[in-house]
Amino acid sequence: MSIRKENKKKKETAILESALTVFAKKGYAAAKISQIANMAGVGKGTIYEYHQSKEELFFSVFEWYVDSMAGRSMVEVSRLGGDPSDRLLAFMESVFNSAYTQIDSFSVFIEFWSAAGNPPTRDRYRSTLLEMYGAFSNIIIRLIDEGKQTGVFRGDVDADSVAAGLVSAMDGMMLHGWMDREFDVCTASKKFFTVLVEGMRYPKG
Amino acid sequence: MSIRKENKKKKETAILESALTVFAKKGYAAAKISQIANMAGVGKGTIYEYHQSKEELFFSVFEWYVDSMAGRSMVEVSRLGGDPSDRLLAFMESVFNSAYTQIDSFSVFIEFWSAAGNPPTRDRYRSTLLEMYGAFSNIIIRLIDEGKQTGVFRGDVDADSVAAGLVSAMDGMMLHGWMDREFDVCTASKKFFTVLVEGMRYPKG
DNA sequence: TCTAAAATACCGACCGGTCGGTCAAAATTA
DNA sequence: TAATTTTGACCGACCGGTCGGTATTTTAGA
Repeated sequence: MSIRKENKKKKETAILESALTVFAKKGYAAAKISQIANMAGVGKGTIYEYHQSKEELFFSVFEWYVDSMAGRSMVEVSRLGGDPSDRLLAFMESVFNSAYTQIDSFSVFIEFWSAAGNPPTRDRYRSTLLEMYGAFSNIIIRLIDEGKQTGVFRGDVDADSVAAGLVSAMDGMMLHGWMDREFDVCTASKKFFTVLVEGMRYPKG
Repeated sequence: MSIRKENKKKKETAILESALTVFAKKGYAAAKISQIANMAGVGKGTIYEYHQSKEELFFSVFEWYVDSMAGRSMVEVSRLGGDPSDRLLAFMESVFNSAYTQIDSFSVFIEFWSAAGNPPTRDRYRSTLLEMYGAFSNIIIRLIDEGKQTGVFRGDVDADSVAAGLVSAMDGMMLHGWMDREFDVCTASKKFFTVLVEGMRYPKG
């Protein structure tokens, strides 16, 4: 690869990383292009070589971040031992902890949600986000179904609803952990998920 | 009360209501004072008779909305029958449905969260918000404790964690319901909460 | 009760700062 | 030297906040 291409690649990521940081710290509206450029060690004009507009830049950051996050979290699933209930718990814990290590940049998600909920930007963001949530959901559903077949979980459990609830609960707990740093979300969420999984078990007797 | 005072009161609420709507629809940054004034049937300058700045206006909306929401949700608790597990479920359902009727203005919460998480505005918003969450949490904790004493719930359940989880889960589910209107959150959350409560019961046998 | 003056509420044209986006010149590479 | 990339001074749309002036209500004096 030529020197030029190499530099471009480097600047590309430098810009995305800086943009992520600034968007996370200030929020979309208050984030200044000049500050992003500054942090990336690049002139303001250069940003516009790579991205058409602020909105486009933000969208790129969005896709890039969601991709990397999904990639980071998904890996673990297959190599987990134990019965489905153990694996489900292990999965939840691993995803949660993985996300929690990035708690400082969690606030961009608030901006992502906002973009995914409001009409002008909704469509672009929704599909990607729902896809991500769907991926998590599917893993959970598969584990629950497996648990049903193994006889660990009750047959009348609605896997879809529980999965949706778990995914939502993860978001909610991350959010609360972000707002209140003194609150030990990791421990709380682990206990919460344990109770939830317990609730899917066959009543012994 | 004099005509002047009456008019002031009316305009006061008209401004708050319009501000809520506009902040919800556009988000804090994109919301224009002129539009809020317009919608309230008031000149822009009038807004500044009632609120020192845009930020102050937003904070007033915040306090006003959280108060009204807490008031609306809390009433129901005492007059609920059945054993603690039934009452817990009924409480969750009632709070959730009450919140869900206002789903269109839910997006202001995204702005509230943002304000409560980021340093410049954090302190003002945090206490009010944590107070609200704490109030919900306490009700849940009390119900769980009661359930433990009645022998409905296991003694080893960590009420604090479960309560924190439930409150977070509510936020998360509202959020997902807001983002994806096709998703039937009400049903899903009900089923989810049922499983959760089931998980606190003594294993029969 | 009527009137005039004082007090209050309201308004929107205007001001000034801000920031996304542009482009001509500078710098870098080939 | 030519081609390409980078740059940051500059532009102008935009919007929060101000303020002088107007309208309306209240008060006071006769």
